[in-house]
Amino acid sequence: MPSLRTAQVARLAGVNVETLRFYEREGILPEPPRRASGYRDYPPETVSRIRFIKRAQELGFSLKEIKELLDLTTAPRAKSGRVRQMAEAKLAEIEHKIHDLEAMKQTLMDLVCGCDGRRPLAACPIIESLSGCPRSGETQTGTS
Amino acid sequence: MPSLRTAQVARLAGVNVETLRFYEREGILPEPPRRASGYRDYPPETVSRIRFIKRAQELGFSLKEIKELLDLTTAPRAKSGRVRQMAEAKLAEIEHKIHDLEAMKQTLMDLVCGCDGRRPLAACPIIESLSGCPRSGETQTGTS
DNA sequence: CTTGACTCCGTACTATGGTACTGAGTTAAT
DNA sequence: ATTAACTCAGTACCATAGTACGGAGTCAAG
Repeated sequence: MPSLRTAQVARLAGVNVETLRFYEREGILPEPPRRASGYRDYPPETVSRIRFIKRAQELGFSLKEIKELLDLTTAPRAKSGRVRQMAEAKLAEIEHKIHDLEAMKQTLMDLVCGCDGRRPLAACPIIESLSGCPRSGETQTGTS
Repeated sequence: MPSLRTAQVARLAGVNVETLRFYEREGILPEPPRRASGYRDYPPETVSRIRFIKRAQELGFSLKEIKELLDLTTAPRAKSGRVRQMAEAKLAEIEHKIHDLEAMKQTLMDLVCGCDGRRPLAACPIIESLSGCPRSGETQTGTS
């Protein structure tokens, strides 16, 4: 039964040793059993759990969300409904981000097109656009 | 000469009073003159400077980048070349983000399509995909 | 003159995802 | 037995963009 020590798990999973302790503190990795000396004795599945975390991060899930996903997988009689729900919510979030970025991109493209990079700054359309008066009253954020 | 006090500037610019002090500490707002009492006496242009900051943030510039933009506008004999360069770099960055998000979106869409939300978790393709070995049947849409 | 609103400064705290450091104890090999 | 490498816990720190708080001083109106 090849239980692993911290550095082994870290190396196999491709993360820093400190990251393991961080995940444990955050409750995303369960506390492993200890030897008499206090050293952690990780079960080998820990490595795949960390890889799960890393793959989910690549899909844009936060550690908090990944924790929920992982907690679901150990819940008795769990159905995949919640998982699908989270994936759909994340999908909507990603689409929203893409939308925002597209808007930024379009604005920046327009600005770059109008700027030849040769004029003095006073005539730079980018600076001008950033400096100009806002389209219409976007002044208030609530008076507390 | 209508010099403004902190709360007035904050209200006109739509930001928190603390934010003004934060910007000043960060060097993105110049230190205003003070009254004998120590109170800040903001010139009215401060308001448009903050609105510049807010608009640039909406375009995805960080405070550090905005500081550079603002420093450029006060540099003597400045040409708009650097501004254009920064806008182009930001554009490339935004395009890269969009690309990454599109990949995430595609992967998540594939996963969601395969999950009916009715099965037990053990049969959920989303969990399965996250748990599986990286190289086998993974829904791989381009870059990571 | 008193009251309430405003302002000052320094510091601590929020969230996110880790990284780095210290000083002590443990393990494994020679 | 010595020594190098590893591990422990706790804490501080990185960047980002602010927000909150406490105690003291100031300003304007009544």
